[in-house]
Amino acid sequence: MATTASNHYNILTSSASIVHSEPGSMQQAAAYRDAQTLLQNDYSLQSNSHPLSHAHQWITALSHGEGAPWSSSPLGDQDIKPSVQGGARDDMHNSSNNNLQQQQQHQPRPPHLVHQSHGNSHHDARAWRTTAATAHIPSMATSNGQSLIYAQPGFGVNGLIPGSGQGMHHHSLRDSHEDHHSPHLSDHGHAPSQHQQQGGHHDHSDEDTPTSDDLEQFAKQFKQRRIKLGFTQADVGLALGTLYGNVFSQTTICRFEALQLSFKNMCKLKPLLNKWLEEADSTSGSPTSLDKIAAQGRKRKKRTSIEVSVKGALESHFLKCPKPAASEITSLADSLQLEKEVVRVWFCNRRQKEKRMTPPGGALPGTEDVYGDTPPHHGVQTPVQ
DNA sequence: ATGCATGAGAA
DNA sequence: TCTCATGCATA
Repeated sequence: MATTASNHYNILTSSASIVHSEPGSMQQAAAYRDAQTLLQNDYSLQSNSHPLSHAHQWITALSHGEGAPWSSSPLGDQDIKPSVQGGARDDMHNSSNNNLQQQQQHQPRPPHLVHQSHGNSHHDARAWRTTAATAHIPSMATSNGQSLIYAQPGFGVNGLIPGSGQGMHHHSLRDSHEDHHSPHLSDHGHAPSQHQQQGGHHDHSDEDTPTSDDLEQFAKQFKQRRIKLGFTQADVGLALGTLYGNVFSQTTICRFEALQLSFKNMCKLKPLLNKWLEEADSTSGSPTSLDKIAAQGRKRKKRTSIEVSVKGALESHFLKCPKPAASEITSLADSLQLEKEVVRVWFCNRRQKEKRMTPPGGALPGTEDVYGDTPPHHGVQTPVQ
């Protein structure tokens, strides 16, 4: 049916034997690739076939062990914790399976970039890059020095950062979804204002909450340098893990460069990427070559391929109702002959996508576009690429 | 580069 | 449950 049958479930059973290369071998992109390849071969086996469309079945047993080193600190100190979940989603390697091609080398994007602004009923984290305004918000730098604060783009003004009063919010990770619907940030004051809370100086690449502008510039520069140095997005992701214990996938690096992450997320990643850049640049090799391999046993459902016609139907429903109730999802799934879970996830992803899709014009201040209010005009996305 | 998926955390 | 951060698997 819908699944792209090719290789059924994959079981990760890799033994530890990967990454390694030499300490501080940032320049040798090849080393990383090598490791990837290795890993990849290792874990891509298929056990049995399951043409069925059962829903949950994947993920059966796994060993939750949280063996990842980085997972040890729940919070309290560092934040960034890329993947600590179930116990084994930390795999790194990925990238091309077989053919492939693009290790990305597109040129920097045109200056227009993505303007984003969105004003949702609840503040989302992305509204940055509003068309033009660049208001400075009073900011609060974290005393941590880590700069995790997330500035609330769009509504930051009211929402403010939780840590301001305390001196340091220990939030880390993705904890605070800026999502807390705080009563105070109702809908009046959030103009499309920007976030930015530094007080005027820019430049600081790390520390302080960067402005969306900073992020944009950084992302662009990062990409160029990365390419010049000869690294792929995957290399960087791996290197980050090797150097700092936080592995990121090619996907994440890609999205970072394309500014397709939330403001908060961008802020979180920037310091890391910046460090990597410095390292790579200075060529100085830091002897930090830990390799974290790991990842064992984890099954992931095969990606369901939704047929175009079905997609169209989903789109239609999405336009009408972006947030269908469970019962509605069920009936929809039924009529489309899809698993409910698939439909549910589809909506979730659709909503997420909507959010990161950069609205061209912009933000309408005062216009709270709640779902349903403003029809999502998909189709116009970031011209990246 | 992106579609579908997973999972932690907040509502 | 949804949101959000992330990423495997894919096109």
